Amino acid sequence: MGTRVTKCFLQDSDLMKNRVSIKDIAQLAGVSHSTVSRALQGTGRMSEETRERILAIAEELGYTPDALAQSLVRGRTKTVGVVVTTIADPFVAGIIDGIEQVAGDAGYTVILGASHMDPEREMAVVENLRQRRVDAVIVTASRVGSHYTEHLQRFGVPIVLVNNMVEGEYLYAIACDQREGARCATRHLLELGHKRIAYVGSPFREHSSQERQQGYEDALQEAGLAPDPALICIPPLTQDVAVGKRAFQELWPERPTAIFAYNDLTAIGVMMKAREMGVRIPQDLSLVGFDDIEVTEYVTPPLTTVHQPRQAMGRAAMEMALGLLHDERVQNQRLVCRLVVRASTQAPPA
Amino acid sequence: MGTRVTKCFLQDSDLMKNRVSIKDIAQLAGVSHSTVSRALQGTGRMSEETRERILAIAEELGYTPDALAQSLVRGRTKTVGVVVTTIADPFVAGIIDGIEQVAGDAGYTVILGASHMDPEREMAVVENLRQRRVDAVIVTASRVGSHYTEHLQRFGVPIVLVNNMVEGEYLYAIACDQREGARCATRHLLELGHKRIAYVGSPFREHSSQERQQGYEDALQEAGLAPDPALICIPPLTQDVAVGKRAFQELWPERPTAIFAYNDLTAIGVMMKAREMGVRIPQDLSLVGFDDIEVTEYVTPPLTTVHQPRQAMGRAAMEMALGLLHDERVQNQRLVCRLVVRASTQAPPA
DNA sequence: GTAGAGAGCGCACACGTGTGCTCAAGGATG
DNA sequence: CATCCTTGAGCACACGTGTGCGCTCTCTAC
Repeated sequence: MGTRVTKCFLQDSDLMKNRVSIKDIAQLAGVSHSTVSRALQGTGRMSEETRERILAIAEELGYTPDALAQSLVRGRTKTVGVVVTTIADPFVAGIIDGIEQVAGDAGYTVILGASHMDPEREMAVVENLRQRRVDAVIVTASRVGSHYTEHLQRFGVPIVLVNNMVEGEYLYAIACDQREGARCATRHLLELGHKRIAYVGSPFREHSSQERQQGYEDALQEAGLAPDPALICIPPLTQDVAVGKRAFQELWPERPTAIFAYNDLTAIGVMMKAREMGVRIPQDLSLVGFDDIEVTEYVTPPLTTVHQPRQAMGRAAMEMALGLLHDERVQNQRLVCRLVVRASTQAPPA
Repeated sequence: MGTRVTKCFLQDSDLMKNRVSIKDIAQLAGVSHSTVSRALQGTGRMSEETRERILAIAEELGYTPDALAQSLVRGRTKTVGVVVTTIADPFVAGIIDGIEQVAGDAGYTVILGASHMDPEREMAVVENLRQRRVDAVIVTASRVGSHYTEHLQRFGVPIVLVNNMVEGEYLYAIACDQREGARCATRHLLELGHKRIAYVGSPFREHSSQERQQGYEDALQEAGLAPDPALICIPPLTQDVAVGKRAFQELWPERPTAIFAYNDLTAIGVMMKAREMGVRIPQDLSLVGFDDIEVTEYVTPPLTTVHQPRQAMGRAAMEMALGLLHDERVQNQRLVCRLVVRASTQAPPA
C-alpha cells in the first residue's frame, strides 16, 4: 500500500517535469539503487523476478540513464571532439560526415568546435573540448603553429590530424597523397600529347600548393620534360577564382596547351577568363582541377579533376582514433586521390 | 615541509597521466576543496592571500574544471543537440555554421547527430542527445512524422525546428518564406516582359515544392495571368539534375520564354539539356533557380536565383533556443529570401 | 571583561551512477 | 547438528563539483 502511494507521487512529479533516476526506480521497486543499477546493465546476480520488476518499472517511467553521471564514474565520455575552421566549407563537411558515420556506429558522439580561422577562438575551442573530457580529438586543416600542437599534447588524449600540414612524427595523421594525385593529373595531360603544361598555384596554402606542384614536376621529369618557370604562375591573391582569372591572363601569352590548376575553384577562374577572351576549352586549352567539388560536374565543360576522398578521410581518421582508444598499434595513412576525367581535357590542337 | 613532499608527488602523477581536480589543489594549498571551488569561481568570502595562493596553484597544475561534474550538479550542460539528415549537404552545413557561431558566443557547445535519412537512426540520435542531457535541441529538415515530434515533446527541453514542414503551433520554428521568394523570382521574370513562364517542381519534397509553386502562381495572378497546367512540370525522378533535364524536354515544345525551377540543381539540369538541344540561355530562354548554392556563380551563364539565408536561419534558431532557455517570450520567425540576379535572365526574344 | 559582529573556512550533503565488500538467509554437505 | 557454500541484496564509497550551514577566531564596542 505504502508503495502504491509513493508510486503515484513519483509518477506525478515525473510527468510534471523531473528527470527520473535509478533512485526513483529503486524506491518504487523497494530495493536499493545499487540493485537497480545492476539490473539495468545486466551485471551481478539477482532473482529473475526482481530484475524483471525493475526493468518493467524503468520502462514505465521512461527512464533514460544520465550519460554525464556515467561518464563521470566510468572515466570516459564516448565523445570525440572535432576541431575545424568552418563547417560551411564542403570539404570540411565531407570529412565530418565520414567521422560521424564511423563514430555513430561505434557508439561515439561528435562534439563540434569551429575556429572560424581565429587562433584565439581555436584555443578556446580546444580548451572547451578538454573541459568536456572528450575521449579523443580530431583536427582538420588547422593552420595553427607548433606551440598549438604542444598544447594539444598536454591534453592527454589521442589526437588525429586530418589533412594537416604539420607532420610531426609524434602525431597521428590521415592525409591524402596530393603529390601523387597531381602526378596522375599531369600524366593524364602528357598522355593526351600535351607538352606545354602550365601550373597555377595558390600563394596562401603553401604546403598544399607546393605538394601539388611537386607532383606536377615529377610527372614532367618522368616524361623527360624540364619544368618551365614561365609556365608556373602563383598570383598573390586570396580568392581562388580571382587567382585563376589572373593566372590565365598571365599565362596565355606563353601559349600553354594545358593548365593544371591548384584546385577546382582556381580552374573555374581560368575557365571563366578563357571564355571571356574567346579561348575554347578543351579545343584550344585543356584544363584540370583538384578536389572534385560538386561544382565541377555542372560547369561548362564539366571539369576533369582529382578526387579527394573526403568522407573516406573522415572515416579513416575516426577509425584511427578508435584504434588509439583501444590501445592498438596504428600507423599514419595516406589515402590515394583518383583522377576523374570529364570533358575539359583532350589532345592538344595540331 | 610535508606540503612540499605532497606537492612533488602530485606533480609527478599529474605529469604522468592523471587529471588534476580541485581536491589536488586543496591538498597542496592546505585548505578544503570547498574553499578551492569558491576561490575559482569567485564566490564566498576568503582572505585575498588564500585566494591568490589557490589560483596560483591551479594555474601551475594546469587545472581545467570538469564540465561533466559541473553539469551534473548545476543541472545544465551548456550544450545544444543538432539533429540533421547529413552534414554533407551544403544547405545543412550552412545552417549548422550559423548555429555554431551563436552557440559559441553564448558559451554553448554543439553536439551533432546525423540520421542519414534513416528513421531508426534518427530515433537513436535523439535518444543519445537525451542521455547526454542537452539543454536544447535544434532539428533541421527532418522528414519524420508526427509521433516523432511527440517523442521530442517528452524530451522536456526546448526544441526548435529549422525549415521543417511540420508546423505544429506548439513547436517553435524558424523558416524561410519560400512562397514569397518564389513570388519575387516570378515577378522578376514578369517585369522583364515574360508571359509564358513555366515551373519545374520536385516530386519528393512535396511541401517545399508546393510552397514555391504557390508563390509562382501568386505572382502570375497578380499580373492577371492564369497558371497554365501545360507549363507546370513535375517529373517523377529522384535526382534534381535529372528532374531538370527531363522537365526541359517535356516543356520546350510548349515554347515557354522562361523557366522557374524548384532549386538550383534542377535549374542546372534544365541548363544542360537546353545547351544539348541548342537552346541558348538567356537569349532563347530565361532561367531562375532557388537556394543560391555555391555552384550558381560558376555555371555558364551564372544563374539568377533566390538566396536562402542559411547561416542567418541557423543563427536565428540558436537565438530562439537561447531565448527559450532564458524563459523569454519568443515567436516563430520567417526570414526573407533575396533574389540574386545574375546572367541567366533577360527580356524574352521578340 | 564580555558580548556581538563579521570574516574565513570546513563539514556534510547533493547531483546520478558504478562497484567492492559485507551480510543475511537458505541449501547442501559433513 | 554444525559448517561451508551459494544466492540475493544492501552499505558505503567513488567520480568531481557546488553550496547551505555552522564553527572558530579576531576585532570592536560597550
